[in-house]
This record gives sequence, C-alpha cells and structure tokens, in this order.
Amino acid sequence: MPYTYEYPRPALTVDCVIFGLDESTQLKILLIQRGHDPFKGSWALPGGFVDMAETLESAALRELFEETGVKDVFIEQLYTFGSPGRDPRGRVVSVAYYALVNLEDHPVESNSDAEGVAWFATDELPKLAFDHEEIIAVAQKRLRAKLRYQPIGFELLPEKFTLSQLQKLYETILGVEELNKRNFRTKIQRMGVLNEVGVQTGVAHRPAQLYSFDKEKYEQLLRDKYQDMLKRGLDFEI
Amino acid sequence: MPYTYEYPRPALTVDCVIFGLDESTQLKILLIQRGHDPFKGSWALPGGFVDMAETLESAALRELFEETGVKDVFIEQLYTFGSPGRDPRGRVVSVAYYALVNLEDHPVESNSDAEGVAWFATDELPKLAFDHEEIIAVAQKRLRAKLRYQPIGFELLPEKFTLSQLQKLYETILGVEELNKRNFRTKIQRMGVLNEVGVQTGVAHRPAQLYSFDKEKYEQLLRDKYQDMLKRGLDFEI
DNA sequence: TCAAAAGTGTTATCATTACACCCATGG
DNA sequence: CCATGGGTGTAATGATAACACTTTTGA
Repeated sequence: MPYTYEYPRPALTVDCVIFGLDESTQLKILLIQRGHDPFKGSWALPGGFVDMAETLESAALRELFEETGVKDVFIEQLYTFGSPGRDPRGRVVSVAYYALVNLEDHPVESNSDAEGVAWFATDELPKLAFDHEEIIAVAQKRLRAKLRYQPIGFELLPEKFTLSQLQKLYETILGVEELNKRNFRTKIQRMGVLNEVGVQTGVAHRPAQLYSFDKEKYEQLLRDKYQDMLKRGLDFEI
Repeated sequence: MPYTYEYPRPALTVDCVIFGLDESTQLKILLIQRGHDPFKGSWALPGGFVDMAETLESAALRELFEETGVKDVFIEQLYTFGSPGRDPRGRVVSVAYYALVNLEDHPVESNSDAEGVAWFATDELPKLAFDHEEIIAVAQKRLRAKLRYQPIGFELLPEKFTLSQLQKLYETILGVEELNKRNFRTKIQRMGVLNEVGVQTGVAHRPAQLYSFDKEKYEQLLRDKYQDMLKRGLDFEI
C-alpha cells in the first residue's frame, strides 16, 4: 500500500539517549545492536520511524520500549539532526530525546528489530551506527549543563540516600575528580530541599544521615527564585 | 511528478522566530502575512518546507530570505514541534529556529508566498496561524535564559555603545523594569570584555564613555571559566 | 584500637545588593 | 544655572573555597 505525495519528503525518526547510573559510580548509555541493514550488527541508539498519529515524544517512548523493554522514563527533547547524508537510506531527519534513569530500576530485554541490548559506559562506547556518536556528545553536554541548575540527580538515587551518594552522583555525571565535601554539603543543605529520614545501619563506619528529596519545597523554591531573577536581571554565569 | 513511499511520512517544515531590537527599547518579532491557505491572510512565522538536499538550517535561512528578504543572521535550533493536529493539512512536523538581530540592519521586503512582512512588538502580537504562539513563547523563554549566561546582547548594538545602551538592552529583553545602574556596571566591567573606545559628543548631559565588545577576551574568558567549572562542580542556579 | 567514611568549625576572600552621591554637558 | 543622563563610593550581607579537624561505627 504505497503513499504518494506531490513533493518528496524526508523520512522522520526519533532516537533516544538514555543515561543510566550504575550504583552512582559509572555513567552508562543504553544501546541496541541493530538487527537489520543498514548497519546490521552495529550498535546504535534505540529509535525508529515516527507513526502518523503519535506525537514525537510517544514515538520515542514507543521505540524505546519496543527495542529495549525500558518504559516509564521522563524523556526530554534534545535536538533534531537532519544533515543530508547522515543516513545511507536517503534523507532521514531524526528528533533526538534524552533521559537519565536509575539503571537498576530499568531492566532491559532485547526485542523486535534489535539483536541485543546493553548498557555501555560512556567512556567505553563501541563504534556506532549513523551519526549517533554526535548525538551522544550533544546529549552529554546537555546533561551536564542541566545538572548544574536543576536537581535531576535525585531521581537516580533510592528514595532515601546519603549526602555522600549524592555527591558521588554529581562527580560521576560531571566527570570531575572530587568535589569538596564540606562545600558540597553546605550548598546542598542550604537549598533546603532535603528532609532527614533516619540513618544508615550496618555499615563499618559512622552511619550516615539519610535524606529524601522534598519536591514540594523544590517547586516552591523555583517559584521564589524566578521572582527574584526577574528583579535581579543578569547573571552571565557562563 | 509524484513521490511514492512504502509508509506514510509526515511533512517537514522549518519556522523562524527572529527577534529584533528597535533602538534598544522594544523587542519585536518578524512575521509574515500568509498568501495561501491554510490561514491565508493570517500572520505567521516565516518558514516552509524543507528541500531534500539542504540542511535544516539552510532551509530555515532560505525560507527566511524568500519570505522576508532578511539574510545574514545567525540562527540557532530552538525545538521541534510535532503534535498531530498542529497543521490542518495533515501531519506536519516543524523544526523551529530562532535568532536575535539588530532590527535596523535588516530591512524587510515582502516576497513569494507572503502578502506582507512586518515587525511586531512581542506584547502586541496579532492572532497567529498554526501553533506559532506556542513556538514564540518557547523562543522567548530560551532567549531570556541564554542572555543570562552569554553576551548575545552585544551583536545588537552599534560597534561603539554606552553602558546605558547596553543596560537598556538587557532590561528590554529580560522584560524587567529597571536594573540597578551601579551593580549592572560593576558586573559588566568586572568581566573584562569591554574596551574603551572614545566618548560621546553632542549630548545635553555628561558625555558617556563608549565601549566595544572584545570578542578575543570573551573567548579567552570562556576557556578559563570552563576549566574552573570542571573543578568547582555544581551551581544549581535555577 | 584501627580503618573507613560521616560530619563539623572556621576563616579569608569574593560577589552581590542597596543607597546615596557627584560630574559634565547643552540649552 | 539647571535638567539630564553619566558615573562613582561604600558598607552590609551573603556565598564560596580551602583546610583541618572530630565523630561513630564494625571488624
């Protein structure tokens, strides 16, 4: 059943860059091994063609689930890649999405169109199909930028977590050696978005205070800060 | 000459949100009056269908020029809008671009497909075609965010400008009443990206120092700051 | 009692904010 | 000489960075 148009149309796909954090110590990306040509056998980002009746976001979530079994993630639009030549099949424009998830909460399973599914450490990626290396680079840059001004990190930790875990998470995503413990804690605590919820037990050192993230307080903070920002003007943070 | 595909394809368009600053006092947006259905006669963002051989960015620049006569602008990808139903003709996905230009440098002229072209103040926009109001809202939010950490404002001023002009520009784009003069100056000067280049003449008040933007110094600053940032870690600016 | 990680005190420095004030020019 | 914008002084407050130190646990 062919579809005919008066003018030629690029094909439209979506791709997903799913970052996962592995015991808060290593940043990984979810890849599939392609089951069809082009690039059959190569590793690639999960993704595929957009259906006519779905939103771009639904398409991304659908393809993600179909190819990897991963669901229930908050994805965000990253960028649209459309150079002629990025796909050997012809003109294909791809809208990329990204997300950050707790790796343990999201078991993967190989599925349609994919010969395999696996998490790869961001610094040990295999050779990838299409321009997916570029897409990943853009996503990683965006992830770091976002982490600096939004507390996305909290979603990756268990309900209750220690400040050391949180700090490790930041170090991992930002790719830095070590943040100063004192200053990290001061800054985080001063924000006032954490609740104390008991202490660690059964560890061979001083037990840590456990915290949970208080979404209410965070939303409130956002509103206040926004008012402030309007008044203050510029920041030039770089 | 019809084009036939095995599966249906959405159509792909680009749209341009061009912000212009009018003597640094009012923020405007470039709109065209549509010459064809759908929405014939309505005002809309300049834009149109992507050709098979051009990049998305070229498509945006081409359509912008064809419809408004505006050229030589630095556009940046904003977001891709793809809800089914955003275009009455059927499924149309649009990649939006945005730019900020000096209004006086960019004379407009009505052209193909457009019955009219004009700059509209952002707070006096007419009713727009498609979901273009939403696109503009997203663009304006992005523009403000960007202005806070990148000196995009400088491109809108004459080669030599006064600090008061610069301040006014910031106030306009951010949409705030009035920034504190003392603090604005301190902050800008402390960045060290301005060069003194003579003084004003012929004004009925104390003549202002003229400055130019030093791109070299700015690039250097960027590099230094980036190193710094890697070391420091988080910011949580909101 | 020791290793390991949690957690705190403190200080110097820097940036931000808020106000009040002075300066140079043309009309 | 005065209205008009240009431009500066300064002090209180708050944030950041750096470093050293104390605490609590299980083994």
